[in-house]
Amino acid sequence: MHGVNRMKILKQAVEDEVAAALAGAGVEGELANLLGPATVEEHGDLAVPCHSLAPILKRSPVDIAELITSELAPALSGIAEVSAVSGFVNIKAEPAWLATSLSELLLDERLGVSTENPRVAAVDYSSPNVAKEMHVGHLRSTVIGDAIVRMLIHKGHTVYRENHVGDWGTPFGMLIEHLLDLGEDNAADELGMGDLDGFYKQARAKFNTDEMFVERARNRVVMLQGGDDETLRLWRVLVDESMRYFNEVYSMLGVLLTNDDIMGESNYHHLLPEVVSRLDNLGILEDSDGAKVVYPGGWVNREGEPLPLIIQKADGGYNYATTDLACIIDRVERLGCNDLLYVVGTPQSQHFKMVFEVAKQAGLMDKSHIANHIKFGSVLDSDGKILKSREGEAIKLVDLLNESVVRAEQTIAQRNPSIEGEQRIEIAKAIGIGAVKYADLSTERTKDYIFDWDRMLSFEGNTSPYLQYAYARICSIFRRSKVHTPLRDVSPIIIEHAEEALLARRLVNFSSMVDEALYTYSPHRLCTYLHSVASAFASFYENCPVLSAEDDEIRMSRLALCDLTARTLSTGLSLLGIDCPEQM
RNA sequence: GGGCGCGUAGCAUAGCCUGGAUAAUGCACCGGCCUCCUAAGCCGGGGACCGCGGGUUCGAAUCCUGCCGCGUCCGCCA
Repeated sequence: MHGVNRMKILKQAVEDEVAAALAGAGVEGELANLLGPATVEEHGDLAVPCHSLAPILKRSPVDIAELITSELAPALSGIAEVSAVSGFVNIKAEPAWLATSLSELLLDERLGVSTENPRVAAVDYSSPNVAKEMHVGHLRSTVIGDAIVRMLIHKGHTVYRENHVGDWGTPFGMLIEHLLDLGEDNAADELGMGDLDGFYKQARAKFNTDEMFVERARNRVVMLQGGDDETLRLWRVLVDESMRYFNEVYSMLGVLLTNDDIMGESNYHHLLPEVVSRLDNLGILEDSDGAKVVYPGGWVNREGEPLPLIIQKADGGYNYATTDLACIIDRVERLGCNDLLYVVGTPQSQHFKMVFEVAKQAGLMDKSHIANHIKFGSVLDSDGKILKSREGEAIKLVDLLNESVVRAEQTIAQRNPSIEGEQRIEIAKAIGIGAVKYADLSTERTKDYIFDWDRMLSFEGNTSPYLQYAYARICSIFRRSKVHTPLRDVSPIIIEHAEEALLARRLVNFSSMVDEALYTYSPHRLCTYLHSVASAFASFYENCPVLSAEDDEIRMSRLALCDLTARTLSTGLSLLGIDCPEQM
């Protein structure tokens, strides 16, 4: 079945009558729960497959469907047409019902999207490393995490954005020493300019070849962890300059993250001994060659021995599992979170499963807490390999975004030369950045996807430019119409043509598709839906003249359809973090 | 070796959780449509033994199971 035609609104409107009709035929209880979305759009919106009833009622599915249909059809008059086809009862929304539903949506600023009992959620996403370049690997986490945050907020939840920046650990000895070698000012300039790659590589190169440097780096790590003031000050310079640069990327990308959302690894430092003592007090901490570990059970290593989660290394240092447990303590106990969401790549799946398991065993989370690893696949090139630059290095995220904007600008210059200057640049940003984000959001997130400029920037297919184009066309209609939007009270809405009906039945589904996308943390479901709306609108646009409609009533009705479509597209895209320009 | 995930037209993807009717969408391909609201579009057409084999079911792309292929992870990096 095509996932966009779920018609939950219609289901709510008819389910009592359907249950009554089934009861009339002698079907009750679990078995009566057969009403679902139709799989073939031409047959209807909803269907009751009667095949499983045959052995109980001792009649053929065809007979049963006809019996129920004759019962149900009069009851649903004015709401939906009911017909029996080869053992299915098909229910298809009537134009009058669609019209009424659209009138209600038109009055509702939220387009039918309800707010829920508020939960408190921490969303852990983006997580770049200080003094290291952001690359496409960070793109997915940042874009998907941001869309989920926006949907959660829209549904009325309290959301803590948690940017778990890599700002601590042994590499910082090396980085600080390199900072000193360059001179603070020079180094800060280099980092502030966004040349993070160069800085990190120079430091790494020295570390690999210069023994004196290695010694200095080691000492510096000790000083950093010992809380030496001057070392901490230098560390702060690295962090601040990197964050300045990351914020530029976030701004270019149009995500919600700000400095307030930074919760780097260093913030949990004080909780690490606490993690150890809590685990120790529970008696689940064990010694393994001097390291302190927990065996959550259920995992084995290559040799078939139990696989531990390492809490404290033999040298006394901590590693990431400990920090992740400290995060859980912080989010549960300080922030009062119900939901802990981690937008992190699939390769870390086992790590999170183990961490969550240990957190449960240690009582850091109870039944009221839901920890969820929102995993995602890799970005591949056209050969199916991890996307890299020509030189075989990770592609800088800024380069990628800039190229997308440049490509978009070239297309605008070519297609619509009347748009010039600053306006063209602004529109190019919306299209170029939107295309990259949409390409990332529109595929099922757990799968890898293939990065392809031509496809994502195409104005055809399931792309953001196609959706933005539909929106821009509607804006153009309203500019010419001299009618002010948003329209609120339009009556009657007239659903006569097939194209009007198709658009209407898609628009009615917005709220349930938002719910479904959020419930499964799957922004791509919202994308698929929005594309179906834009596609239905394009057919409507070709076949149903708006401004030159036969009469004023139809003209207003069609303007209302346009307005609802525009609001659905712009609200939907904004939930994904994508802008829609009024012209393109 | 073990864990996890993936395999759907030439290509790229939905659909799988929650089993239903002719497997959907886009690109590419073929054929139509601009004195008319943005043709960056629309309409029509061809193209798939849903990796392979078993099982459950009235019914399987969907659930279970075995195999094949690919990816990924498997103790002191994050």
